[in-house]
Amino acid sequence: MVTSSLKEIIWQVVAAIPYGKVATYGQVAKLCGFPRHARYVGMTLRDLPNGSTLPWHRVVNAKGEIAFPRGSDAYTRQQTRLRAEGVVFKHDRLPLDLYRWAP
DNA sequence: GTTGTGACTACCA
DNA sequence: ATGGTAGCCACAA
Repeated sequence: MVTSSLKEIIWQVVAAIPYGKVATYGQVAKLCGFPRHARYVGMTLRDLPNGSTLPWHRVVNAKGEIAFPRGSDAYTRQQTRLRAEGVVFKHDRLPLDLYRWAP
């Protein structure tokens, strides 16, 4: 069976993001082979079950910020998870160096 | 089939 | 730098 849905590919790519690094939605989509599907990446992560082991928190938007509204629950949760991995926020933003991981 | 939506991005004033 | 707008495309109703 070769049901390879976009969801599954996205899951794999997100799962491949190294500890302590991050990727943008657009980059994840591109790595999947679908450069214009940044939004679908977000949709897919949103549908994740609660206890998923997928490191969804390592995915941020193109500005290097968390995609949720600042101060929201989801925002805080993601930021906490990232900090736990040693990721440092500067002015609510992530340094671009973190995006440079070899696929 | 059409319409509205979104954890996005690029472009422009 | 900051805010608004248009483009994007899979999905749900």
